[in-house]
Amino acid sequence: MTSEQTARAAAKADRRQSLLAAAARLFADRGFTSVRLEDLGAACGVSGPAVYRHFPGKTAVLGELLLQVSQDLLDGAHRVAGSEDGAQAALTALVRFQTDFALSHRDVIAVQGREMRHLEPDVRAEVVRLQRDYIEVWAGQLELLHPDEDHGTAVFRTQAALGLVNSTPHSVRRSPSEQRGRRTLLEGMALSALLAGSEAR
Amino acid sequence: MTSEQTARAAAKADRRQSLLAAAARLFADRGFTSVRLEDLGAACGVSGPAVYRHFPGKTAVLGELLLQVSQDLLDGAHRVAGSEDGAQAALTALVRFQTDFALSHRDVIAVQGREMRHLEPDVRAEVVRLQRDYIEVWAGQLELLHPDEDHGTAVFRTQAALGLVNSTPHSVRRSPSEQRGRRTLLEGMALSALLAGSEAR
DNA sequence: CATCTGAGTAAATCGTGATTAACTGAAACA
DNA sequence: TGTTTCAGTTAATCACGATTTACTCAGATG
Repeated sequence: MTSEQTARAAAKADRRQSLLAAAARLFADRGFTSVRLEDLGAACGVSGPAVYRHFPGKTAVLGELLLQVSQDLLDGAHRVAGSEDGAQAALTALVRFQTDFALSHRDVIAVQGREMRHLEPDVRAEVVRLQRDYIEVWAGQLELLHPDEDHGTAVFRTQAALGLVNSTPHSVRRSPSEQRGRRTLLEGMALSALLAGSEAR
Repeated sequence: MTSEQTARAAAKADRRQSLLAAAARLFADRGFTSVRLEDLGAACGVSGPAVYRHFPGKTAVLGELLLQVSQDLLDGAHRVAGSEDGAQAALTALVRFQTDFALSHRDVIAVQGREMRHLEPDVRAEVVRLQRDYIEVWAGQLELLHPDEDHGTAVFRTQAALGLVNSTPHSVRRSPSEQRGRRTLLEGMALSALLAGSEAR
């Protein structure tokens, strides 16, 4: 009942996901405004106005996309940070988490960093809130490592570190073996930046 | 002759600069496609099609803007790196330079990171070339500090560090006194990331 | 002073692309 | 099986915004 409730409903769910996936790639490659609703449909075998059967409009597609990433990231951060003890360990895990995410979801990360302005105000507000909370998870741990610095500074450090990690979508693709090396290096750089100027470790 | 050659020519030059400055701010705030040529004109007291008296079109404005930043950055990097001796000192100077630039030209940095795709192919190619060369200046110094790493890795490190430094335009504005602290912290983080994993220093 | 030049302007063009309307056919349902 | 429902389709709408066109007019130019 839950697994096949109407072949039709299942097909619809698939198409919806398909559309979101295509949107991520297209928006990342050409930019939100340059992607026509027709392009999006075409990428999924259907053409044009069919998208309206799944979303109220182009902006809503972007909204769903960004709400989903933001929520996934926040959930992941809570999970990851919660399962480690010690600020240093937590931060290391957070860095690893963000790095994995950025490397495996280049498109969405790129879109998140560039197309926020096209969201409807209320959706944007929600996405911003989720991002803020995500940053707070990092900042909370950072404050434990930098007792002398204030909250704003911890947030600032986090934003900078995220900027570093998220810069990879811009980089050229590489072979999976090289990816591994890059991932490690990236984590090292991010952690190094987060701890810079602290006498810890 | 060079300083006042026709009040008219001077006025034109002023307007041109005025347009470029307005474009930087507008493109950064609303995004290239969301800015109407009329908005751009309005921002300079003239309205609409007047822009065509200074640029062949909207895209050309963006082109000029990005070519100019890219060139300024490259020139600055050569100058700065050339006046220091020792890779460590050169990198420190490069970091300081990029940080100052990013903090004082938030708009352009944001535009450079987001609107490249709207450039005409030939202009984009040129901008990409300039950016590549800019990165090479950094990478060249990095290779001296990380003799065990290859060129690609040095480039990767540079891109990550630039991502970190350039993340500031996203951050909230602060009072000038706080700016100073942020600037220092940012430089420390960037340098720390660039040197991460190296035994140097 | 008589022209000429070029920045500006307002009033058309012209394309493009998001929505919407009117239908169609297959799947879900009573 | 007869009726709904609804994903999709194609053919209109409808706005909006980049260029163009046709004129102005004040500042060079001779």
